[in-house]
Amino acid sequence: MSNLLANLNAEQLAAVTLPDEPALILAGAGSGKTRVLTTRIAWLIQNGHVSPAGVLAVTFTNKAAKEMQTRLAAMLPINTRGMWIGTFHGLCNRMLRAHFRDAGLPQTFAILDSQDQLSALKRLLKGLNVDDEKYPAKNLQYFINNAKEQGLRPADVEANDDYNRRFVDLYAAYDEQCQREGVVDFAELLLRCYELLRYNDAIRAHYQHRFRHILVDEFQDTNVLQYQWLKLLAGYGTGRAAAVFAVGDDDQSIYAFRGANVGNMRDFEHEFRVRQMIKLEQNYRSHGNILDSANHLISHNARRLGKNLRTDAGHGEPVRVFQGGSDGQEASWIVEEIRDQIAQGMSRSEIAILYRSNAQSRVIEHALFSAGIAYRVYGGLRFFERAEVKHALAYLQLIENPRNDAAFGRVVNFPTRGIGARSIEALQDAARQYNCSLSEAVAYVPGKAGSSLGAFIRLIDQMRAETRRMTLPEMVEYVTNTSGLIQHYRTEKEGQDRIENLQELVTAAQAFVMEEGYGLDAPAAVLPAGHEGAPALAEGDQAQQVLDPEQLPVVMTPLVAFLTHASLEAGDNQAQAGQDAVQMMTVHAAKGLEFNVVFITGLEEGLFPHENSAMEADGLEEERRLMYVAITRARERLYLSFAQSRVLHGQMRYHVRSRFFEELPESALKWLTPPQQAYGGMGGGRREKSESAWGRDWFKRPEDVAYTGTKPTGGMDTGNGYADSKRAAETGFRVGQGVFHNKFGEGKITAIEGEGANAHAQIHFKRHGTKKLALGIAKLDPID
DNA sequence: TGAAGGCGCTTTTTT
DNA sequence: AGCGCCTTCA
Repeated sequence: MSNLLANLNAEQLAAVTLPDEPALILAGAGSGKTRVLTTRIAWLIQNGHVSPAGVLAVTFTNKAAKEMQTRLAAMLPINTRGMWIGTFHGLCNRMLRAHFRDAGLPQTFAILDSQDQLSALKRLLKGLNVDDEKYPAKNLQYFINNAKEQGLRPADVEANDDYNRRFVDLYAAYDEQCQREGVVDFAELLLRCYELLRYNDAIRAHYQHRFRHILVDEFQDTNVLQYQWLKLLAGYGTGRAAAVFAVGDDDQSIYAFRGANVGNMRDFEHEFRVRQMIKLEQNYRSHGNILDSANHLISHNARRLGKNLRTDAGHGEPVRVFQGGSDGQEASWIVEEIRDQIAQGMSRSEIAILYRSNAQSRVIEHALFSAGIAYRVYGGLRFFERAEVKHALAYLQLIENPRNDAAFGRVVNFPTRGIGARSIEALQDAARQYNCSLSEAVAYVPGKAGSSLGAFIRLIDQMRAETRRMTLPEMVEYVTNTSGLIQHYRTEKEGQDRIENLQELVTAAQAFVMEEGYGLDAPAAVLPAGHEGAPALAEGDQAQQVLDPEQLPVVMTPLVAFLTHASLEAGDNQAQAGQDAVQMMTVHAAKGLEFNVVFITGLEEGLFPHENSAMEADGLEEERRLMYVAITRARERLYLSFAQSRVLHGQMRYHVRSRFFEELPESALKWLTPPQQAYGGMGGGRREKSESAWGRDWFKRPEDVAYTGTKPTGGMDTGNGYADSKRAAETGFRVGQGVFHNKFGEGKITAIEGEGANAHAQIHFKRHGTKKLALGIAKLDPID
């Protein structure tokens, strides 16, 4: 810890030691961004610029937050636990817990994850008898979250037609429902916290006074509300603003679809009068050819803040490019290359296969599986999202707060206890009529339904009574048993895994109470008295609390803290951790990771760049950034591949290779297969027999024919890898061909799907964008 | 109550 | 094709 600054390069050093003023750090991929962030915090503290309590550092993922905390702890002999280092949602949660009254929330509010939010909306729509064809819960969810991320309450949303007005009304009704039930969704965490700061002068003043240094990671991914929140917290415009240290990379902004606003970087630079933007351009990850490719590609984007990565490593190996006749061939080739790599001593976990969309993984998985190569697919359900775990948590939530209708609805009849749809309906009617929670409404339901429901209420009450003195792990175990969940899964054929997950939940509870410092003896439902800064929360003057930063962090009961943790941190998606396996994931999921060997697959027009991106403003640029992220994951060896045909959603599709190939430096590439076929010309192919797949005679492998050949009914006997030339013979059109349409003018066929009378072409028209037209119907003339 | 079959959707995803 | 969700039927 003696010399924090040792081994920093000049750019990093400049960033770390900037004066206490707003700063924007443009941190390229692999440029030591996290190191700069953490060293900056350590340096500020060590040199007395700020105390640990005066720092707020915010990131997007729990993983990144944890990483920051760990690294900081390694640099300074301080307790990082109490520091305000966390995710936007985590920090907002913390503030709302501390000021629950001022925020208008119950002390132990529960947090809805996206799934929970969707179910809550479905429940709402059903209750209001809304036509869910016309107003799908999914759309409403999107509408609401979008509004909240813009900082808009129902009253603030402009609706210019009846349809949108209805959405606004439903948004209002949803907020009321949440309020009644004491629950808060993810977007609400941020918006509530923003409003808390905005409308409560004392609290705002307190935090503005307290946080003198605010550090933001992945700034390019912040949304409108997050930026507003930061401005408020930093005291922007007050004349004594905190020093905001924003670190980001506009070239790696790939989350516009979920509200990220790269424009925040520009806005920040201007609004905070950033005096100098520091660029971290020295890359410590990739070899030269890989970096050249990345630089070359991204230079095709307009409106960049501007950055060029450089490396001291040599050119290294060329970037290898492979064209397959089909997705199956592409997969077989990947398997062969991976075999070679493994044979040469490469560890499987250092090999990553990236793709644009999850649907692409299946073919590759099949190939790896048949070849007996261990692999791991990222994505999918994570621990706390699993149904059985959510069920157990719902029981815990009901014990904590019987008014939580979402939890009630989830487990009132699971395991089944004779409470059918009719009973639930009667209960919901009663709840509406008396304007109360489902639990409270049970008293108003007569007859047999009423008595079964009453038994359920008694079950929950009994659980609450009997767990009163239990520790959290004991309570979790008790609940999984007494609820009948374990019993239920014993009789289910796939139940064993689920039982194991429930047992794992007990283990998770044990780990949680230890890590959070409650200890194994702490009663789950009791506020830990004497625990750092505890009791003032339950009663007492909020203002006083505000003035005493030592009373934070907020203390929750172990139970509430655990439930919060489960919502805010969904946990890993069940990794068979430890096993040396090839890593498979989407490009999005790969952001922030690095591997020795990277395959970027499915580089085809329509897939990557994805066809839907053509519909969105700046869609193509975002796809290019995605490609940039993908390329910069590789340290030593990078493979790019595409296939002429692939089965997608059960349909054979034909694609030309991605335009991104045209944006890479020829000098860095090595084509393992002739590069020109997709555009009709055959020239220019530089075969590399020695290592290329070309020499392996792919097209005669029986298992590949199934992939390559079009359906027999189509009468096409491909399987020779030249599917689209065959198509040309049949339909008169081929991918890559220029066409003229009476209405849309000149265009080029970018994909053909379906066959015979059903054949459709995706055509990119110069003046009208991409259209999908039926070849049998549209009046198309071929042009050169 | 639970199994079976039909329907529709299918880019990317953290909290 | 493959999955989740919903309805239907025994």
